[in-house]
Amino acid sequence: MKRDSRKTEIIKTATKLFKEKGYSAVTMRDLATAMGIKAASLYNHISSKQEILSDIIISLAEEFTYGLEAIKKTEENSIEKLKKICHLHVNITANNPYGMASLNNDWMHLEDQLTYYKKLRKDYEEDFRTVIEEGVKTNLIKDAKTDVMLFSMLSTLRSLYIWLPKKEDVKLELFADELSSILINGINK
Amino acid sequence: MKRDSRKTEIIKTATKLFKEKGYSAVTMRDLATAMGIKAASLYNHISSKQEILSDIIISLAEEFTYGLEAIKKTEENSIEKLKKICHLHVNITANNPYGMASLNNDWMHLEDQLTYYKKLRKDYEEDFRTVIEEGVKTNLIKDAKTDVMLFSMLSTLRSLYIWLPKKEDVKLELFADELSSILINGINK
DNA sequence: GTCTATAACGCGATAGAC
DNA sequence: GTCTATCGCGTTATAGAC
Repeated sequence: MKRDSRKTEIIKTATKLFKEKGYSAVTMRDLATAMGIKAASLYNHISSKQEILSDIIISLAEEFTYGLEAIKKTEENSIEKLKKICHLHVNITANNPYGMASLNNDWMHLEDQLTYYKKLRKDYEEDFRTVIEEGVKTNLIKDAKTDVMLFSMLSTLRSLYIWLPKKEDVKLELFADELSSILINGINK
Repeated sequence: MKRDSRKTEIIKTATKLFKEKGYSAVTMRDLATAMGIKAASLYNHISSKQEILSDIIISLAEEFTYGLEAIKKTEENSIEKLKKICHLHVNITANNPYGMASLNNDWMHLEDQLTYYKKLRKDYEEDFRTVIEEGVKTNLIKDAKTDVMLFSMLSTLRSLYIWLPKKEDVKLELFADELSSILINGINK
């Protein structure tokens, strides 16, 4: 915890810069300047720019995977599971909104970990889809195109990082309830 | 039409590359190689890398502005207007899915046109919000948080570029109907 | 742990030959 | 309209002083 504090600080600063300009547009000099040191000094703590990106993205992607795994195991019905998934996204995003920008926009710049990341994402989407399909089978969810429902929910949840930071005073649990209600019940009166 | 063909071709190729790796990660050498010429030769047709980005983003942003302007003028009720907005997004995205990636992810790399782009986007969001607020007033739309409804719909519509190209056989009008139905009525049975 | 200095290379863009 | 050659600068990364 104490040993890593400098590296953690670098990753934290990088996460913020990556969110503003994207991974490719941020130089090691930008990062060093933001830290108040020289670019060369960064390499005493990290091995490459690429390692920073991996750290940010993989840890977040794994958080989603573990979170969904826990929800899958519960005995709740599909609608309740979907509500819990909304809360999962709201909570993870609120804890790391900058990192979510990299997860969404810079994953293609991963190198060593690209295949692993793609597998995590694919598995996540498949598990999400399974929850929806179960809801259709048990007559809780409309028998509409599963694809379209999955796309609509996931797009909204994945965009939270753009929107949540602007609402700093928002009560997270309350907001997640409102959001899941709109995703599930629509806006129609 | 004939005069511009080479420039158009460059922009088309760049749009595809920008979508895959992002504006900053694409070099003029990458673009030249994809065109089968040398980087220096690009400058006979375009004045800078920046100009390419502006062309892609501003033309799309203006398409959305004009489209929404036309919808605002109709006499339809709010729900019908929202359906038309869904169709607008589906149609523009289907015609230029690669360009939509730049619009969503690379707008911050605009220079001269950044302020203009931000104005277009802000106005668009405000007009969208007004349609929802009218629906609340006329009792067609739930009296929930307008913010959350706007965010949810707009996030989904702005993510279409990721999802639409994977469904090439999709009937666009039919898909837009399904999508707007789910956004408006939810997935709950 | 940070510094200076530097290596080795790639970047956007330009000049001028053909 | 495309080329070669080149400019000035930025890039990741390393070596060695303090």
